[in-house]
Amino acid sequence: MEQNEFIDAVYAVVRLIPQGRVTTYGAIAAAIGAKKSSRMVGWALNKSLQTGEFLPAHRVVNRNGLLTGKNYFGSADTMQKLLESEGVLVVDDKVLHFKKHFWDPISEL
DNA sequence: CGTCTGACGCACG
DNA sequence: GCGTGCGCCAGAC
Repeated sequence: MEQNEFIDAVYAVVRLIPQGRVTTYGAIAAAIGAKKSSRMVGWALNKSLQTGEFLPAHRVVNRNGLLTGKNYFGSADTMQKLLESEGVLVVDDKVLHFKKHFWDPISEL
């Protein structure tokens, strides 16, 4: 099933995100050869919640460093707490010094 | 089967 | 910097 391969690819990349670093949906999409399907990355992560798969999904934000998916975690502040516990400060649902914490799967792999 | 929506991102004005 | 439109594609209705 190709759909499963897409999901596997997303999981693989997300699992490689170092602690204290963040990346974006678009970067992941580009890394797995689906640059235009960044939306599907979010869809895949959402799928991971259902399947009980653990992924550091809190390290994945949109291109602005905005925690767009925070509402999908247990509480509205869970994502932010996880990030801050790793040294990534978040204010107003945005990652501070985003560019500095950004981890590009293409460049780093 | 037609439409709308959405953890996105880019181009345009 | 901001609003709008479009491409992408799976899922809900």
